[in-house]
Amino acid sequence: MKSSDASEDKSSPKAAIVIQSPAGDKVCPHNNRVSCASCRLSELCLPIALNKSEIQQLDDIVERNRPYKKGDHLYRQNDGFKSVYAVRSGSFKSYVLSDNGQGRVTGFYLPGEIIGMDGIASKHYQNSTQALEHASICEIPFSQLERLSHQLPNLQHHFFAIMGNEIAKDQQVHTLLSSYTAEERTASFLLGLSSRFARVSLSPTRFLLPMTRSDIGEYLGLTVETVSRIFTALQRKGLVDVNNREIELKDIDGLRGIIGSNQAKS
Amino acid sequence: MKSSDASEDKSSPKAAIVIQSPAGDKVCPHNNRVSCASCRLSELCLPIALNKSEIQQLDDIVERNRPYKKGDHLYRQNDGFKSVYAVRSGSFKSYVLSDNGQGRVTGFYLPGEIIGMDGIASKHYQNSTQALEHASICEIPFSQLERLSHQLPNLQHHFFAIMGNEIAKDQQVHTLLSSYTAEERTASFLLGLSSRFARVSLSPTRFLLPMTRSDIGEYLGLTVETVSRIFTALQRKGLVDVNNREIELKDIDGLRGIIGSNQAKS
DNA sequence: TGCTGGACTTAATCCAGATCAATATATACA
DNA sequence: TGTATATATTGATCTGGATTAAGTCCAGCA
Repeated sequence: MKSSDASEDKSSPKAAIVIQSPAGDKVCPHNNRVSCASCRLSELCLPIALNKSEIQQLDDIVERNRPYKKGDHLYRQNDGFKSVYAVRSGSFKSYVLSDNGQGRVTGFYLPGEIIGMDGIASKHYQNSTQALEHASICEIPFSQLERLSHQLPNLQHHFFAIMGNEIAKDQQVHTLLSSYTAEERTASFLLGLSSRFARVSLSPTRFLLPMTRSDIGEYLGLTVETVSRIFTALQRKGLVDVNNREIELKDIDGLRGIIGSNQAKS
Repeated sequence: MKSSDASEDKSSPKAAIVIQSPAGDKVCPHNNRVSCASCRLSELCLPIALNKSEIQQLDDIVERNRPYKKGDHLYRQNDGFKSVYAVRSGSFKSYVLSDNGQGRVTGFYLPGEIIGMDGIASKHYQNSTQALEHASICEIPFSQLERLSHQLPNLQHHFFAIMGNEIAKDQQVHTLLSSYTAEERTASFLLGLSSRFARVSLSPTRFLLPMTRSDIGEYLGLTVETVSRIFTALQRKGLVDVNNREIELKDIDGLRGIIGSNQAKS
């Protein structure tokens, strides 16, 4: 609505950019003392489908470290695999580095999502993962998670489901990358973000991108320039409103239509 | 099996194109009575890391159905998820269909590999999967696998590893699709097949492709024409010898070099 | 307060791979 | 066994997005 609120006082409000925290939260979103039982993400994260005492057992193995600053690494490619991580606040990106130093982003992670499962099989993380903004994490040592899963069938079941979900998502991305145009990929990316923000009770139509255009391009297999151009084009079509990192989706169905049009041609 | 029944007017006489069977195997590779304990794929499949009695318990929940003919479906997109499947012989492809009927291949599966994990989370398969040639399968009802995993920590651990491996592989494909050229993708695809054939004791340098050029193109995000042209180009460079479905890799390091060259530019 | 370097945008040109088209070869099937 | 239908190859042309280039707009900070 008021698109000019930033122009009134541009010098002071730094804390205001923490957009991942729904208004009304009593505690700082990066607070590291919140328990699984009281965590507002428990419905998305591992505790779902566990009963009170089971949640307590999970809570006992979770390690809540100090918050991460923008750019801090959770782990680096080839580090020994030790834990999976649940995002509590903020956001992360995973990327692999080719020999020339050019990276390719393999994933973005928002609150309630699980990071690090790519290391389970080989016992080494396959990518590097760093915070895109101030962020906090629940670290779950994997050997303890396995032990607990063995005791709690519900937890085993749920972790199988979490991994299965990751596999299903990755296959969708495969299809996206192998057959969608730049515009379709970008529209799909925005819609995906939108529903992930909605999951954590944030607006599905107005949000701040935690990542750069370059990150998006690397993730979608496009260049920065193309991402930028597509944003402009989508804006001209009246589907979105883009203002630097600030995104407003003005016509969700229109965006869906862009993806659908891929399949519309006889 | 071969003892012919009284009814001979059924059209039955086809079973010769089986290339995946190492010479000297005493039993037909599609034999559906082989137990996990005696299966020559046990070192790749679920039984690995289980002891004798554990393997027996796994064996008890495995269902060995009749072999699949080329084109037969294991399951179709949106079917209710019930089982994961281990390929015993032959090969399969998974694909999703866009509304216009054009498919995109999401994966190929060789002996010892596990199919169907994309359905675990949503309880519905996310793709359709069909045999690329005469093939046989071990069906493992997932609810029983979960129950057994709960009793056997080794099995739980191993299935977590199998799923983690799938996730790691999918992320490599993500990188492949988002940043490799057509030639790099194709070289990488051939090398990948090569090591998967090696895993099942087949030649890593001479093999038959079970899939069409079109399947390969859909998987790699390329057109048939491009795949065909790249094959010709690789042959001209002396890296491979292509004869219809018959492939010989003549210079593995050369092929690796093609992929490496992606990263060589300063 | 002005400097510096990263992030973003826009435009001009180029090229890898798509598309279109024609033909050749293999495989299935009557 | 021959014919129909998938599969594969090859060439000519087109085009979406990369590349190159030249900026603008910031936020961080000495």
